Amino acid sequence: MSKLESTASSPKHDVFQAVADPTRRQLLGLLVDQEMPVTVISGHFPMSRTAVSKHLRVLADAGLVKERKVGRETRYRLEPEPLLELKRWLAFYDRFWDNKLAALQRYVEQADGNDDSQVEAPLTVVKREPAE
Amino acid sequence: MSKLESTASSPKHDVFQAVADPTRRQLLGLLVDQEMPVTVISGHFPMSRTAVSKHLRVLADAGLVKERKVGRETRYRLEPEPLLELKRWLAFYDRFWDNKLAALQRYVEQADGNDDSQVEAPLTVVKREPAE
DNA sequence: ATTATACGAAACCAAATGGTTTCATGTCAA
DNA sequence: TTGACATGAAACCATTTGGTTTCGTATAAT
Repeated sequence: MSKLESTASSPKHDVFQAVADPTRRQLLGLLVDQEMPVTVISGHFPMSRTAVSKHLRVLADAGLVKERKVGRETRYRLEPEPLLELKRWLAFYDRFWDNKLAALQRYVEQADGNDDSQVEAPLTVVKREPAE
Repeated sequence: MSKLESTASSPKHDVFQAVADPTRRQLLGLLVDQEMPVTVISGHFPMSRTAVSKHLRVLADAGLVKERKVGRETRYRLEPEPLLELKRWLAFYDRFWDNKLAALQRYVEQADGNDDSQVEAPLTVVKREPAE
């Protein structure tokens, strides 16, 4: 149970970088509900199909979407797993938020439907190095 | 209590983009423990002081660090608050992880000291649009 | 068989990014 | 005051990025 590294593909593209672009974040949001062929996807964006296609490739390289050929179309679907890396990285900074911010954080999490309202925990300041 | 927007500065630079660069992530990691002047900071990196300085500016523009002049030096310190935006964005995808991944997620969170081990929740698939 | 659709690859382009070196300025020390 | 230190601004450069248009190819439809 020690293998916690790269549970999915080889991340040719960085997750942090993949997610840095607003268009690509919207793409992930779109693909949350269902898989979609490229043309349908690109219909939601004010740029060419080819441009969207390239964004999809970046996301695929980061392991954030998977493609599947169906007839003449290529359907993409969300693959949220690599987001864990982001989540883990963020988790490191949890203990450096002051109480005011911790409160805001709880508010946010609750507002998003995550019912872990008793997060508080010990809050002992553990000296540790961040992942990267 | 409705104003949940931009609790800090005007984000001239995007948090997602600020955090996309590995050097800048390392910078945040460095500044976690204490505030530091530029020269000391840049001593930890294989690039010129000026380059580090520019990275610090990007972080500052995103509100992730704050600077403070002390004599002839400028000290930088971490300002983790804008990371909440990232956290909030990520939280949206929590409910789209399958059970296997949810388990891994719990493992990660626990390993990082966040004791919210009973996250499971209803897992009812709520149709909702992501933040961006 | 022919035509239309779905898509990626390629070539191209402008702008942003990440880095450099040089210079000017403010502050501390002798 | 003179010199060293700390720093940001500026100009510059190569590479990456985000977009375009054009073309080729595979599949579906008529």
